[in-house]
Amino acid sequence: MSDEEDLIGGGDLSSDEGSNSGNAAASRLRSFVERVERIEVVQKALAEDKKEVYAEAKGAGFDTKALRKIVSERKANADDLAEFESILDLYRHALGMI
Amino acid sequence: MSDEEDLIGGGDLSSDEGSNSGNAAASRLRSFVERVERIEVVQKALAEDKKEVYAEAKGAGFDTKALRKIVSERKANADDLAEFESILDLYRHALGMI
Amino acid sequence: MSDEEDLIGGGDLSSDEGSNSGNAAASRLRSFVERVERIEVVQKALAEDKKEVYAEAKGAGFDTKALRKIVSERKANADDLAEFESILDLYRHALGMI
Amino acid sequence: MSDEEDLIGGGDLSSDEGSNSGNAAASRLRSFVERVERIEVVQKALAEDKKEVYAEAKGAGFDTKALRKIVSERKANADDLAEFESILDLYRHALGMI
DNA sequence: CCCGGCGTTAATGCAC
DNA sequence: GTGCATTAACGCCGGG
Repeated sequence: MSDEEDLIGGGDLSSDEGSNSGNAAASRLRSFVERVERIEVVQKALAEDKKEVYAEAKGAGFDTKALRKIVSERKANADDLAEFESILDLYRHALGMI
Repeated sequence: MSDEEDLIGGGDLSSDEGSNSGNAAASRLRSFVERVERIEVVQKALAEDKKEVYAEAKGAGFDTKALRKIVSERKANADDLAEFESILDLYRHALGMI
Repeated sequence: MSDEEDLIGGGDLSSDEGSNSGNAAASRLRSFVERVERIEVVQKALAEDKKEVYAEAKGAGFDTKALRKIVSERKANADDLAEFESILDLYRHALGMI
Repeated sequence: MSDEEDLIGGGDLSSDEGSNSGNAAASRLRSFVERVERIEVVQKALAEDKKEVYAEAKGAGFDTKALRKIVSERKANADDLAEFESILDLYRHALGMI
């Protein structure tokens, strides 16, 4: 079993097991983990931005619950439009007509 | 700290740590776990029943995807009716009108 | 709108209600849909029961998150769990986490 | 229906469009909603990026479930994790699982 | 300041 | 084996 396969099969693995630069699989693993973590940093920042917008709206006297509802309904409407074209066929299928 | 509190605070606990019948907290823990598990047995059975209904419908020539869509829409319609009365007020709130 | 007509929330499902086959299909469809819905009523009740058990356990001082993990561990196959843990250790080593 | 009119999918939001205050409120509302939606567009893109990273890792032979757990472990506070594990062990002992 | 409710998101199981 | 539908977990938010 190669080093590459070790990460899956359960063999021993470390980032610096006496070798000079660690093995390739560990390096790739680290790369994947760090890419995910970098994305999550940005996600966290965006979540805070959104919270800030809602807080600002609340400060301006709007009902945040209602605001959230509107946003979600606009999203739902967009989704509905995208799928509306297939609904009639779907119902015909439901009746075994096609 | 009593045995009762041990389950929370991190003290040592076992179902028969030398005593004759185990302690009360362990007994209650077991009770909760088993109640959950009994419920989950029934849930699993119901999920299989539902699968069976869909399989039967499919055998009768119906499109199961369409069928599921219909069921979910009926559910959504029921929910919509339940919440529809509050939507207008919600929007008025959104506009800061009330 | 009567119950008969309220199959999908508006209008008749069958587009050719004068024919026998169309009505028969609609009738069978209705039967399947209602069977599913009856099952889902019970499923909903069971979900609430489970929530109630966890709430009760919480009221008794147990950590519900830990409780849920315990339940899931009892479900999981011991061998699978051990294998998964070995993969985790492998990754942790590769990242220098241990 | 123009973009201007399509605030919530049908009809004007403002019930008194002749007044200044109603229009102003609707305008501010629109602004908040659009700011939120712009953020959500980016959030959606980031979620897809993350999925892509995991898919790529899976393609490279890594166990994505383990990968996700690693990421979450790196996020979690070590002390909290240890405390939670001790609670788990407590419960496991109480149930005779270990 | 804690609590329960809710909305979102990840995980599991299923059908194809 | 891949995509999807359901289900459970998580974190945020508003109220008491």
